[in-house]
Amino acid sequence: MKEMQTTYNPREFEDKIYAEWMEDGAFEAKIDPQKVPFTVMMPPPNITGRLHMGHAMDETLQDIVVRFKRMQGYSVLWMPGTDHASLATEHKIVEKLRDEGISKEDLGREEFLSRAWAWKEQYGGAIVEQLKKLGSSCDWSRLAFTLDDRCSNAVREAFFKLYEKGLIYRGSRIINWCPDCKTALSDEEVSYSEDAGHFWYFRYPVDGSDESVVIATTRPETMLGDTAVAVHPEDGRYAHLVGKTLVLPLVGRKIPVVADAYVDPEFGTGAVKITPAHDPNDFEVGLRNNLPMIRILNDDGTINAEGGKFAGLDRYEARKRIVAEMDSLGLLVKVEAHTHNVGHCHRCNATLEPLVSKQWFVRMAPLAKPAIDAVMKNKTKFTPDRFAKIYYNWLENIRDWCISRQLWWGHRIPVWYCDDCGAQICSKTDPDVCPKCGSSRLHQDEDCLDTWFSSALWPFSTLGWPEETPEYKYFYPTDVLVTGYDIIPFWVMRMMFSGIRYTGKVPFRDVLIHGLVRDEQGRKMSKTLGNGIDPLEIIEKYGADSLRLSLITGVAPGNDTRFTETKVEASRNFINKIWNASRFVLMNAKDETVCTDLAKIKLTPADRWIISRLQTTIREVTLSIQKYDLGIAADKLTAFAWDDFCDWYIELCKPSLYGGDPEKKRATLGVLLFVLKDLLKLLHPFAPFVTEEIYGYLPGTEGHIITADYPRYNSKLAYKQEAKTFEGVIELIKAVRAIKVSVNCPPAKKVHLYLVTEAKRLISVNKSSILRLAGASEIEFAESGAEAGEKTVSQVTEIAQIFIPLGELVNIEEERARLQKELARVTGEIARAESKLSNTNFVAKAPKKLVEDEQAKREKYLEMKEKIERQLMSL
RNA sequence: GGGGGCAUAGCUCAGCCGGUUAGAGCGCACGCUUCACAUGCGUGAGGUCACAGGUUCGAGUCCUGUUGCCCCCACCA
Repeated sequence: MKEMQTTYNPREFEDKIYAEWMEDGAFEAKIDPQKVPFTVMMPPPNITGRLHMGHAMDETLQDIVVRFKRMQGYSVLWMPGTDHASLATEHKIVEKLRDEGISKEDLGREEFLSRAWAWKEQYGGAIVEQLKKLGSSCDWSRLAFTLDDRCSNAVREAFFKLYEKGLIYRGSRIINWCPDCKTALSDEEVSYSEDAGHFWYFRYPVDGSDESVVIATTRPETMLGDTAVAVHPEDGRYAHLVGKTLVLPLVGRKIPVVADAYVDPEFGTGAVKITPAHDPNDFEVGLRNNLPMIRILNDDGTINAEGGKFAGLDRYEARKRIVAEMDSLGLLVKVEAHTHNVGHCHRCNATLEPLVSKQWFVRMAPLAKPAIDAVMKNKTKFTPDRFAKIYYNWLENIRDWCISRQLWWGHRIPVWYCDDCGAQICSKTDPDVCPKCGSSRLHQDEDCLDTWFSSALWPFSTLGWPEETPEYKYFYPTDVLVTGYDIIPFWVMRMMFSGIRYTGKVPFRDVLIHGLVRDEQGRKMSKTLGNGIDPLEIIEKYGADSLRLSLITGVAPGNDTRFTETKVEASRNFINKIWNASRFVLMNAKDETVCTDLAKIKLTPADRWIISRLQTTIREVTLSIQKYDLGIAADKLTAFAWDDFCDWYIELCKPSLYGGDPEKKRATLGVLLFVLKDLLKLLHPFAPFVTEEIYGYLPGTEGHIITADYPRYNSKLAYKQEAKTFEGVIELIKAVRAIKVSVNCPPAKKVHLYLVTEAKRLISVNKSSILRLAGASEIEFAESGAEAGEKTVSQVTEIAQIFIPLGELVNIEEERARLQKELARVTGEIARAESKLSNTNFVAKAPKKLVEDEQAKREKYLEMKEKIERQLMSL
C-alpha cells in the first residue's frame, strides 16, 4: 500500500482528483427510472469576467447538496452553464473597442457579434476552469449557454407565446435610459444613490402680465421640454393662474398652468414644471392633462433639435448654459444645495435619463398573480422563509417589464415589420413574406431582449423545452435553486412566473437563499473599492476544501458573512487534522489485515462510545443538510471529528495499538477504520478533494468516495446507555488533568490515583487509557480518601472521588479554597434544581421527562455535595 | 412612505419547534519538543444574550414597545 505524505498539501492532489472524477463520469446525470431524480440548475455566471467570492459560496452550497444527494443514491443532475449577460458583456466589449479607438458602429453588427462570440469563448472557458478548481461536481457534458441554440429556441417560443396572448406589447412609455450604454433598462436595473445636487429656482413669466410663477428644478435642462406648469387644485396661491398661459423662457413656447393633485403644495414653491417626456410623474400629469410630449434628448444624452440653440450640447453643458442664461435674464431666483436620489445604470453607473421611448413590454399583472400563489400554497418554499415576504413584496408592486434593449449581443426580438403594409409579425421561425400582403420586404426589429428574459427560462430551456425531451420529462421541475438574495427580483421571480406560465409547473421546489460575502470590515466586495479577493488565489494558497469550509462554517442561511483569511486558516487546520488522523490510522494498519465488520469485533466501552457518537453525528448532519443548515452540519462534523475522534478516541486507542496484544490491536484498528471511513463520507460533500484523496488510501475501499453510499444512522449501533456511562471515564480523566494543572504539577510527572468508586469495572477496563490520558502511574481503589495520605488533592466526579497525594505540591489552604469553590457551584446547582422542583406548576405542567431529569440532577448533586463536604472536613 | 434584517464573550459569528450549567473560531492567560498533527496538545479566564414590558411552570428563543445600526423598494419636482 502506498503511504500518505507527511503533510497535507492540497496542491498535490486536487487537480488529479478532479481529473479522476471526470474520467469516471462521476458527475454525469443519467436518466434512470429506478432512481429518484434530483436536479439543480447552476445560476449561470456572467461571461463578463472572473468568478468572485460570492460565486464561490454559491457553488459551494450547491455542490454540498448535490454531492450529498448523489451519495444518497439519487440520480443527480447539476446543470452548469454561463450567461451571455447582454448589456454587461456588450458594455465591456464596447469599452475594449474604445481603447482600440473604434466604436461598435464602426464594426457593424455582424463583426461586433463575432467579436462577442470570441469573448465568450475566452471568458466562458475561464469560468469553467474556475468552477472546476472549486470542485463543482456539475455535469459538464451538458454545459449550457443562454445564447446557444437550445436556449435561443426556448426564447423564441416564450416570446411568441406571450405575444400571442397579448402579454407582450410595444408602446411609447417612460423608461430608464442609459446615455452611455445607449439602451433602455428595466426598473430593476436601476440603482439609486443619494447624490449631492442643486435646486434651481426659475421664474416663468405669465403671458401678457407682469406676474410670474417660480418653479424649482434639479434638472434645469429639462425645461426645454416643458409643456406646462402644474399647481395643486386647492392651492389658493395659484388658483387665479390656473388656465392662464406662461411663456417658457429661452424657448418662447407658450405653456399652460394646469391643476393636478399630484403636486405637493408643501414642497418647493408649490408649482412644478411639467416635462412629460422626461419624468415618470410628469408623464402621468401629461396624459391626464393632454399635454404634448417633447423629447429633448438624443440617445447619447446630448440635446436634440427641440433644444434650439442648445442642440448638440451635452446634457450637463446645456444645464450650465441654461442656468447662466436664466441668471442673466434675471429669471434665476436662487440656488440651493439639494441631495436627492438619482438613478444610475446598474452596469456602467452613468446617470440615467427617464425618457419616453418606443419599447417592448411584458404585461406583468397576469403573470405575477400565479407566481405569488405558488409560494403561498407552498409549491415553492423559500429557505429561510422570510425571503418569501421579499418575493411577495416585489411581485405585488411590480410594473410592466421593459424587455427591449438597444443592443446587439443578445436574443434579437423575433418581430418583423412589413415595409409595404406596415404589418407587425411575430414568428417562431424567420418569415420570408408578409402574411398580410405577401410582400417580401420585411425587416426585423433591431433590438435585443433583456438578458433576464432568457435567464428566466433557464430551468427548462436547458432541458430542451419546448421539446418534450427525455431530460425535460425526467429532471423537470428542478429540486432546489441556490442563489443570493440580491437576485430575487431579477431572476427568482422571473423564473417562477415563466416556469408556471410555460410549463405549468413551478420551476423548483426549494429556493435556498444565501447572503453576500463581504470583506473583513463588512464592506461589499467591489471592483471600485479594490477589496475583492480572488477565490483562486485562496485555493492556490490553502486548497479548495479549506476555502469551501470557510465559506459555510458559522454562517446562517441568508445572512451575510465576512471573508477573512483567518477563517480559511482555521478550516485548513481542521483539514490538516483530518489528514493527520487518517495518516495515523493508516500507519498503524499498514502491516495488518484489518476487519471492519463490527459484528466480528469485541468492542470496548470506548469503541461503543465513539460508534455511538458517530451514529448521533450521522443523524444530526443528515438532518441539518436536509434542512439546508449547512453551517450547523459543518459544526457538528467538526466537533465530532476533532474533539471526539481525534482528541479522545484516537488517544484512547493508543494503549491497545502499542500494547503488544495483536488481537486487541486488530480490533481497535477495525473500529478506527470503520469510524474514519464514515467520517470521511460525511465530510465529503464539504471537503470533496481531501476526503477522496484519503479514501484512496483506505484498505478495502473500491471506487471513489464521491459515489460511495452516504452513511445511515443505525439504531443498533447507538449504544446510548453505554456511551453515557463512558462519558464518566472522560470526566474522570479531565478532572485529574485539571487537578494537576491547578497545583502546577508538571505534566510529565505521573501521579498515583486513589479512587473511591462504585465503577471499579469500568475503570479497570479502561485503566491503561486512563493512566495514559490523565498522566497517572497507578490507580488504586480505596475505601476512603484517608488511604491517599495527608497531602492530598481531591475532586468529586460522577463515577469516582479522586484523591491524589501530591506531597509538597499541596497547599492545604489552596486546596480548601478549591473545594469551597466547587462546593459553592454544586450548592448552586442544587438550589436551582430545588427551586424548580418546589414549583408545583413546574412539576404539574412541565413534561415528565424534564421533571425526572431535574430530580435526578438534584440527587446527583446532593451526593456530590456530601462527598465534597466530607473531603473538606478531612482537611 | 413601504418591506426586511441585525443587536449574544475582546473580535467575527452559531444557537431549530421556548426546557440541562448559553456555544464555536480567532484572540487572551498558564503549561507542554507526549512516538498523527506546534496547521499541534492540555488547562483556564471571559457573557445583566441592546433596553422596557408581556405571554408562560419556564424566554437568548414567542408577542408588544423603545433605542441604535444595516439592507431593499418607492420617492418631492
